[in-house]
Amino acid sequence: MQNKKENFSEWYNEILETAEMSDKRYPVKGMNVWLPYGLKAMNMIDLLARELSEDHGIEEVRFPVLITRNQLAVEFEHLKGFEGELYWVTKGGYDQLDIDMALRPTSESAMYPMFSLWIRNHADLPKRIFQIVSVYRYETKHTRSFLRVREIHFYEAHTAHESYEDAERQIGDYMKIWEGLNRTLKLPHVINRRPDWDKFPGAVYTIAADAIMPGGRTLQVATMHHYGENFSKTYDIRYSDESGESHYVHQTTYGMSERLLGAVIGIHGDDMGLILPSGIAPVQVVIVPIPSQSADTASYGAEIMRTLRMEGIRCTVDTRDGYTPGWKYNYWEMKGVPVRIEVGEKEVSSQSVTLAVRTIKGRRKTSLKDLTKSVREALAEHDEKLEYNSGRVIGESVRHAEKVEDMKGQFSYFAYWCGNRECSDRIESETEKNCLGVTLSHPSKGKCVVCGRDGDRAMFSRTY
RNA sequence: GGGGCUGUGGGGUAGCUUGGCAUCCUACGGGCUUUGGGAGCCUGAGACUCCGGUUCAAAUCCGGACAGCCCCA
Repeated sequence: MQNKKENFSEWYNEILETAEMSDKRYPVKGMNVWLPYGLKAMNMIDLLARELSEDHGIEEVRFPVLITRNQLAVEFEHLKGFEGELYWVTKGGYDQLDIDMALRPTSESAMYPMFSLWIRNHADLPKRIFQIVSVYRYETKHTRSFLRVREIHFYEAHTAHESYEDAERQIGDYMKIWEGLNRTLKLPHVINRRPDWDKFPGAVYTIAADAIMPGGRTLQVATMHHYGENFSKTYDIRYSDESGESHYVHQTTYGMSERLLGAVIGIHGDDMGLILPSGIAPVQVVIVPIPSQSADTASYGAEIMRTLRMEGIRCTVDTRDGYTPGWKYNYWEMKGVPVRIEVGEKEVSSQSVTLAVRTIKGRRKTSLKDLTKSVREALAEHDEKLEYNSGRVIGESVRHAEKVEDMKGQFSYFAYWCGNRECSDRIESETEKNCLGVTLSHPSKGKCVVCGRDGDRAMFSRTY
């Protein structure tokens, strides 16, 4: 396996292949095949997103992939932001279509004409929906599995509210959803408010979660947008209030993608392979029976699997012939399984198991009667270790810069910034770091590192 | 957006300069023997990205397409 520190890019590509997450040999640029193991992990993330969304009153829907040219409202600034990235469907069979249709690059223009039909009065608000679908963007930059793709596995929530303030409270709910999700994913990250010139096309403002990747770069893994009335005016989404007066709704969106999985892989993995948080691991516990003449270790292992499955633990027993136990240890370590249980004749005769945690050196023995408790503890320790590592990343990879010259290393940087573009442009050109905006998760005030005027703590980094 | 590099069995590669039988490792199928940290022996199958050009002859030289990687903005 490639060395993660020395060559992250090659390590990342190799791990996707060896852990059987994704097959990048599909002959269309930027579109890879989801393999069973990778898809299972992604499905676990989606499941969390679904549960958290429903908990916050956002309901799942599914819109068609095609959008007519009319729906696109091409003169609108939002569309200008995507114009160059659209895939177009222009023929049906042998016939030229009367109206060209685009593959959705995101679903505002698909959903909002329907919002306009659905929303009539204040009792219809707030309207909160989400969907998990593929969206298509003809990305011109170099593509990279899970991190920059042309077919994006996309979670998008869309809401409509009576007032700007109601919509702003929705952004607060999104933040709770993000925090809930990250309690499982354990991604080191910073929340930033994007500069005006870098916000989502059509948004009043954009807030993003930027994950800290190895090498000090950042990866945008979640975005929340306040649209104000910008879209409702374009798509004529109005409601009548209690006095019968008509108003445009205020809208928000929240987006995430398989970048979450890319971040989990890139951040938690090591030179032995993948490391998955227990909450999204397709297999949380693997049992490796060690063949023996004197004991039926396979049956013993199968019995343990049944016990753990009864407890709701995702568990499998590896009874494959022709592979040595050592080979299986390596195989499942590569796949990032949090806990391994070894059972040989010694364990059978003493009614115990030997247990190893992916993120902790060494092994431990536990008696069969404490099995469930010990496994739960081991999973918790595994997650705690990831949490601990995550906290360390913020400390080690994000530096505080007193002046522009301090920002030229292989890190991400916090620096005070007055909010003016001339100042961030100068930082960008001198340090090759992008301005991610004022940080909301680590707020602080100070003098701009460029001009000395009053400013806020902002984040600068190279981005994926 | 600009520049560079690469494409050989499933994966990793040698061969390309100087055109002439395509190398090795790994994975895979069958058999025997093994199994407490990537076992061993025997055996089998499997490749020059695609299209066009040059040539008696192209993995090799030339052009294009597609795909992948790296650097810069």
